[in-house]
Amino acid sequence: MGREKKFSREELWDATRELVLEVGYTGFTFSLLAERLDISRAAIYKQFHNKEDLMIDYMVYEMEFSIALLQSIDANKDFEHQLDDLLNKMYSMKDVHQALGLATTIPSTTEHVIQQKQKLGGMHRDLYAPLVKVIDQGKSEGKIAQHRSANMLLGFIFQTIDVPNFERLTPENLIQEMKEFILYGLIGKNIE
Amino acid sequence: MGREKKFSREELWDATRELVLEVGYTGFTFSLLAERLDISRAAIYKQFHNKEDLMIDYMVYEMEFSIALLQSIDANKDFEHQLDDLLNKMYSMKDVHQALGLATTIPSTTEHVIQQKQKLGGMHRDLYAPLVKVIDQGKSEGKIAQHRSANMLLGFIFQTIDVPNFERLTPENLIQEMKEFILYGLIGKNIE
Amino acid sequence: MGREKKFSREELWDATRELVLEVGYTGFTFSLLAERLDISRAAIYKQFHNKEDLMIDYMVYEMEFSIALLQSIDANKDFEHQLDDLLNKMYSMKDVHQALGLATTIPSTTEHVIQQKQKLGGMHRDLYAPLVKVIDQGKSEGKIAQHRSANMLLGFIFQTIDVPNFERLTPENLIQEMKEFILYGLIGKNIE
Amino acid sequence: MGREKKFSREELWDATRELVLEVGYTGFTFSLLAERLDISRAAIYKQFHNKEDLMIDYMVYEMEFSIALLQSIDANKDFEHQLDDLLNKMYSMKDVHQALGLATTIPSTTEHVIQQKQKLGGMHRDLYAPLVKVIDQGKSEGKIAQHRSANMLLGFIFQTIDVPNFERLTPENLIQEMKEFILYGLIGKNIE
DNA sequence: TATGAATGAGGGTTCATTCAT
DNA sequence: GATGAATGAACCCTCATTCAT
Repeated sequence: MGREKKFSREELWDATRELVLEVGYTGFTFSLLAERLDISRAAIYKQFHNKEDLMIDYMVYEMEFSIALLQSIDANKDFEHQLDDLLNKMYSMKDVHQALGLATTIPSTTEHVIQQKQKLGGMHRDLYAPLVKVIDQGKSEGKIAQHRSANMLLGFIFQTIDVPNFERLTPENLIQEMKEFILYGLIGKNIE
Repeated sequence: MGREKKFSREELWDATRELVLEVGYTGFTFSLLAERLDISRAAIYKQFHNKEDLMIDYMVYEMEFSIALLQSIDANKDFEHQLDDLLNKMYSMKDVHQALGLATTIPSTTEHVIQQKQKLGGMHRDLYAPLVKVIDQGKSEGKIAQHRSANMLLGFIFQTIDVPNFERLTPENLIQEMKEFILYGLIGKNIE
Repeated sequence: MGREKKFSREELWDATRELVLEVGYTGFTFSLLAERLDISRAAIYKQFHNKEDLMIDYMVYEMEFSIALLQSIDANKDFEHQLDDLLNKMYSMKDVHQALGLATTIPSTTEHVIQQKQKLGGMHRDLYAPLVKVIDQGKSEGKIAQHRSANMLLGFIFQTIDVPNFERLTPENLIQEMKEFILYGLIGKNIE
Repeated sequence: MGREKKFSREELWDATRELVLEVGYTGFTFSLLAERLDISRAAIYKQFHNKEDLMIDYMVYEMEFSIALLQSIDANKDFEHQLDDLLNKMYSMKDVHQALGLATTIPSTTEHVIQQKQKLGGMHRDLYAPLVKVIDQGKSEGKIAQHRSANMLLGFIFQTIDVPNFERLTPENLIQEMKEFILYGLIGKNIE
C-alpha cells in the first residue's frame, strides 16, 4: 500500500556525500539535493525534519561505515602490515573524513541533533579503538616508544592523510610517501 | 580634501581576520564587518566590488605577511635550529593558515578573483621558498635524504601543524610533540 | 465486502470541534485531524474534497445540533423562565458558536462551499426562530415593547453571551450578570 | 544622506489595518503588505525583524490612538451625554477594536513581542480608565447601582458595539439601538 | 565619499492536495 | 476504501548588491 519510494536511503546518502564534498556544509541545500535526486524538496522534508537532522544522520551513517572499515584491520599481522592496511583504508575514506570534520559546525538546534552529536562522540572512540591497537602493536614490537601518546600520534596520522597532493603523485606513491613520513619523519629510515 | 576615510585598511583586515576565525568564510558577511568597523555596508562596497573580491584581497594580504614572517628565518643557523624557528613561526600563524585554507572555496566569479588567485599561486612559491631552504639545509647536513621531495615534506609539516590539540597540551609541549613527529615519525629518535 | 470504515462521522466531527477550538480555523490542518483520528490524510480526502468542504460541512453539522438544542426551549413557560433556559443553552454552546463565527472566513472556492453557505444562511433563520418566539413571549407579556426588532435584540444577546470573563466569575454568576444586563441594561432593575 | 523613504509609518499602518480587516491576522503576509505599498518585502524586514514584531507594534499604535480618542470624553457632561459620546467614539473604532482582539493570537516568540504585550496590557487599563469614569458618573447620578462591576459592564458595552448589522441600519439608527439596549436592556425604558 | 533605503534571488519550511499501490 | 509517497505553491526570512541623496 502507498506508492513506491522514488529514492532509497542509499541513493540519498550518496548524493549527500557528493554534494557535501562539492559545495561544503553551508553550500549544501535541500534544493541541490532534491535536484540531484530528481525529487521535490518537500519529499525530503517527509523523511528529515530539517537540514541539520539530515546532516547529522548522514554523518552517523558515514561514521558507522568508517568504523566497520577500520575494524577490519587484521590484528594478527605485524605492526608494519597493520600500518599499511590502516593507511590504505584511511586513504580510501579520506574525502569522507574531511566531510565529517564539518560535524562540529552543525548548530545544535533540535533535540535529535544533540542526541546524534553525543552518539557521534561515542563513535569517535569506536573509530579510534582499532587504531590504538595498531599503535600498541607498534609499542609491543618495540617500534614505538612506550611513553608516546597514541591519541597524539593518531592525530598526526589523520592529518598526514589529508596532505594535498600538489605533485599529483599516484595514490600508491602518495601512500608510500605518507608511510615513510609517518614512520620515520623527515630524517627518514636510511639515514644514520 | 573630501571626507576623511573612516577606516584604514589595517583596521579592515584586522576585523576581517577576527570575523573569519569566528564565523568562517560562509558565515562572514558585509553586515558583520560593517558593524564591527562601525561603518555602513555601502562604504565597504565602495572599496570592494563584492564579498569575494574582499576575501581574496584579504588572503593576499595575509599571505604577504606570512611570507615576510617565514623569510625571517636565519639561514645561517643549523638545520635543527632553523626547524625550531620554523615550527614556532608556523604555529603562530596556525589560525590564519586555516583561514587561508578557505581560499579554495572562494568561487571564481569575477576577473579580479581569478587574477588574485593566480597571484596567490605565485605567492605560494614565495612562501615555500624559505622552507625549502630549511629542507635543503637538512639535506646538506645529511639529515634528510637527497631524493625526498621538499614540497611533499613541507606539505606534511603544514598538515602536522594543524593537528587538533585534543589532549590540551601547552603550546610548548604541543610544538615539542610536533617536532619529534616531524623529525622522527612514529618510530622516534631513541629507537633503532 | 469492502473494508470497514476506520472512523465514523461522529468521531470526525468531535475531533474537528476539538481541534478548531484548540488551534482555530487557520491552524486546523488535515495533518492534525488525521493524527488525532489515527488515520491517514488521504483517507479524509476520500470523503472531503478539500479543507473548506470539510469545514463547511462541519459547520452545518454544528448548526443542526444548535438548532435542535434551541428548539427544545419550552414555549409554555413564561418569558423569564424561557430566557433563563435560553441563556443557559446559549452559554453551553458558546465555544462552538465562536467557532461558527469563523464560517465567514472560509473562502468560497468550490461549488459545494457556495451551496452549503446558502444552506447555512437558511439554517440561521431556523436557529433564530425559537429565539424570536422567546422575544415574542416577552412582548405578549408586555415586558418588551412591540416596536423593537427581534433580530436586533437577538444580535445583542448573542454578543453578550460572548463577553470575556476577565473577572473569572463562576459560570452561574456570569450567566446571572448577563441576564441582568440583557434584561435591564446599565440602569438595572432596582433603580427608578 | 541615504535615499528618501518610499513609504511612511503612517502609510504602513494604514495598509496594515486594511489588510488585517480584510484577511485577518493569519491571512496577513508581508507579501500582501509589500504589494499594497508597492515596495519589496525585504524593505519591510529592514524596519521590522519579523511579522510578529510588526503586528504587535501596529497594535500598540492603534491602542495609543484609541486611548487618545476615549480620553477626549468630556467628564463635565452628565452621564447620558458622556455615554452618547462614548458610544459614538467606540463605534468609530469598531473595526480597529476587532483587529486588536487578534493581539492574543500573536505568539510570543521574540523578546520584543513579550515586552510590547506587557505594554499593551498596561495600555488596556489606560483605555478603560475614561470608560470607568463614565460608569462612575452614572453611579454618582444614581443611574447605575453601586454594586455593579464597572469592568463587567464595560465588557458588555464593548460586545454590544460589535453586533452585526444584519438589518443594515444606518450608523445613526444602529447606535441609537445600541444605546437603548445598553441603557435599558430588553425590557426597555418606557415599560413598567 | 559615505550613507540609509531598497531590492531580488534564494534558503528553510509547511501545507493542501494528488497519485500509485 | 485506505495508505504512504510525492508535489508545488506559498510563507518567513537573510543576504549580497545597487541606488539616490
